[in-house]
Amino acid sequence: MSIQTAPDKRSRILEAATTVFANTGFHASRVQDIAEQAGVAKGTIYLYFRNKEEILLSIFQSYFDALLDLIDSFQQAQMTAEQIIDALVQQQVKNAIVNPKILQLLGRRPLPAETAGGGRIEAYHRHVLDRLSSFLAEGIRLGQVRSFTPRIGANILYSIILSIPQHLAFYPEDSLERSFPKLVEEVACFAWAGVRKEES
Amino acid sequence: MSIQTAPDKRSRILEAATTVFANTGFHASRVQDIAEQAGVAKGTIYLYFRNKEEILLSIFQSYFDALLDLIDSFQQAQMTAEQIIDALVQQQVKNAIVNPKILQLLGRRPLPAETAGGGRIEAYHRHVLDRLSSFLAEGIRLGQVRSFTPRIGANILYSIILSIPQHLAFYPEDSLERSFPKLVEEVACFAWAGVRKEES
Amino acid sequence: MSIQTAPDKRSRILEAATTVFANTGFHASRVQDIAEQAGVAKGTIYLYFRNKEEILLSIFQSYFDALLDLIDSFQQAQMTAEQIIDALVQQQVKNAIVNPKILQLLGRRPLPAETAGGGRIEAYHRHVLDRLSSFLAEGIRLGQVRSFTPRIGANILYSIILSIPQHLAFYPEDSLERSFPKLVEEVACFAWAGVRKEES
Amino acid sequence: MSIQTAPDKRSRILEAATTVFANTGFHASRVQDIAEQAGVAKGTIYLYFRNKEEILLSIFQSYFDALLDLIDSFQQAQMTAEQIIDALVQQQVKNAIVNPKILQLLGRRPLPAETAGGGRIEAYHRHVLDRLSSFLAEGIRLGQVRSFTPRIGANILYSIILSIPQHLAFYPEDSLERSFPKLVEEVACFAWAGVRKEES
DNA sequence: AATGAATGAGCTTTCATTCAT
DNA sequence: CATGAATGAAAGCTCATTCAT
Repeated sequence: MSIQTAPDKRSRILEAATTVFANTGFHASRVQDIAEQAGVAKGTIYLYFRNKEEILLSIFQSYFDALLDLIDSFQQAQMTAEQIIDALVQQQVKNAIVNPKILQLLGRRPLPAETAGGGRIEAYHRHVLDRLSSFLAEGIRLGQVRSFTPRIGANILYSIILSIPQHLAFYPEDSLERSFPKLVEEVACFAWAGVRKEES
Repeated sequence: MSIQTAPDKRSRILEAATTVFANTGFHASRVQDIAEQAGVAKGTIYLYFRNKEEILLSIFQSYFDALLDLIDSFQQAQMTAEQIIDALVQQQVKNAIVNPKILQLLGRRPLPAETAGGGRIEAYHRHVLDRLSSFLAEGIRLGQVRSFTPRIGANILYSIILSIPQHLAFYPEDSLERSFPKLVEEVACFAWAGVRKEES
Repeated sequence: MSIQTAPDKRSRILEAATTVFANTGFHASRVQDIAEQAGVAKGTIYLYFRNKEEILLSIFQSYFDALLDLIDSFQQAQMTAEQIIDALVQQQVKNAIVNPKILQLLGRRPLPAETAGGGRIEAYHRHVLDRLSSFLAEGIRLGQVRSFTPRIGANILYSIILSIPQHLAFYPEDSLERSFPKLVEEVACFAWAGVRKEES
Repeated sequence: MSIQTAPDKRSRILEAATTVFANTGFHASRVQDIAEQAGVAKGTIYLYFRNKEEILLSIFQSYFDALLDLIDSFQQAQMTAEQIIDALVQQQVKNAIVNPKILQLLGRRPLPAETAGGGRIEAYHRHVLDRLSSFLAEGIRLGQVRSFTPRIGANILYSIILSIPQHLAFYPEDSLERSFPKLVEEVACFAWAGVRKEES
């Protein structure tokens, strides 16, 4: 029926949900809205997701899976802490420009009490923080990184990464293509400056 | 009725709402819960607040009013950028330990579209960012601060500040009194390192 | 506001629900119907009952409470088995004429699997059966009643009682006032004949 | 696909539905459940039945057809009222032990208003009652049966029959094989005692 | 004939808000 | 001022039924 590429319905729903959630926020989004955006009936959504929350969790999951894969690739490539920071920032800026909505949605760490998905989102964040902590600890060991508490540094680094989409939402002028390298460079520079070992 | 000091009812409700919101999140909190926590009847709340959202906005307002006052005091005291960062971090860590719940609640920047209060929260964040930008611009002018785009630096700085309560939620062990100075020192050091002008 | 007697709202809802359930059956009755019948808003119902099922259970409860009270009174009055049967039949016919709808509703024993209210209805029936069994056992001991398994006799007796409203639903002509004594007499006679000890 | 005898699909569905309905009750049973139990696809069911209700009606129909056939056989065999009662009770006890679930399902007379199948079930019950009435009237004419209103006696007799599965559900110990003759004997005796003409 | 993905009407229930007392 | 019973809009979710394959 559709001449367009017809990606599987589950993806269509996820895409639609991302748009709707990002535009309206999770709570204000009605399942009906997602259905309309996806061009399917309300009931169809429940063939692919147990409930509204599962849709949100799926979105988070894809994002975090990609992020954790990226981080794993750092490890395999034996990148230095500085390279890692550069790569993370670059990736995040890129994502934030391509998918501003979803990144804004994802950047919000949940309240501990809003145990969305029984704490699954919190668990994802914790994974990322753990990996970042490891990198920093390794960097300290190798003398690339200033000596500080890794988990504190990791949290700050992570916040900086997550703030990028927020920044672009506040200052849309920085989303322009020509601003891209400058933004990446400045953010990465800031982050690295906070981390690196002073050269004596 | 109460022999105790009876702070005006509005404050009681605000305090109660802060507790309830922080424990359960805004959407999952029922007005009835707030009323019970405050020891008033549900209807009474509507004598002091137009609706549930207004309560949240009032909480935000107090927080931001205090924060902006604090920032104003920096200006009056003609503090250097480094001192400002120190003071901000110290204040935030202090608050986060005293009122962990509310700070976590407040630290979440809204989605642009969740026009809570018609964008009033966004406006508050923008105020803070503007002031921080000014400080950084001034610092650049004075040669204390590395030369970068102030609004970018301000956003990063602000994210770092806002991440503190999240950090403490993830790592409760850092909330202990004896961890306090170390946490302040490390965060401030990180932030300042990202900002300061390299000594040639 | 209302000039009529204003029985407490809970009762109004129960009465309305009885009518609606009896007319339409439990499953086909919408809460909205009950609300309309009771002249209250849908939400009001949930101030008095946890959910739709609780309404049904309340109806059952009142009926069974009255029935069990009646049965208790038999015991206190030291009535003979024959008198008890007479009284039960008479009461049931009376009720079935006054409240045909509710009695038809109540006469349906639930499927074991439809554990409405977690088996509370089944428990009520069991109570009644237990009492009837006791009476029969006592009657056997006293030589008034033929010697048979009390629980079997009790079940039959109970079925006869419960069949009365069904009978009147099938044969409305027997609901006429003048038919009343005849119906009572015939049913009681049948039941007693099945129970009594043959005079040798 | 199946090597086993493949009884026609319609029967398979009916059997499955009987199981499912009996286990869960009509309303709580999903068409999907029936399909799974029958090992067919949901859509297939609609090739054989107009809708879910039609399945239930078919089940009732088979039961009543058999019952009415049985009753017809009484007439042809010129059985006395006592023999008829004996036979009915015996058949019902037998059925109730073999198919306890379905009999419990069937034993529930519908609310007049639950016009299941537009009153078709009610019509079946009415058929049975009419036949029983005839037998009793004939028995009265022949002097075997006490003189009473046939339709009243028929209703009571029918209730007794229908109560048997309920009894067995309440007292599973009476379903044991060795209890069988006693149960039949006691129920039939009770019923016959209510009916028979007193010997002067 | 058989399938099962898709549909959407319709249900129960919640809870912010109102207002008569 | 304070109350809390009453309201009813609104939303998530189910499942009987359809129909393209």
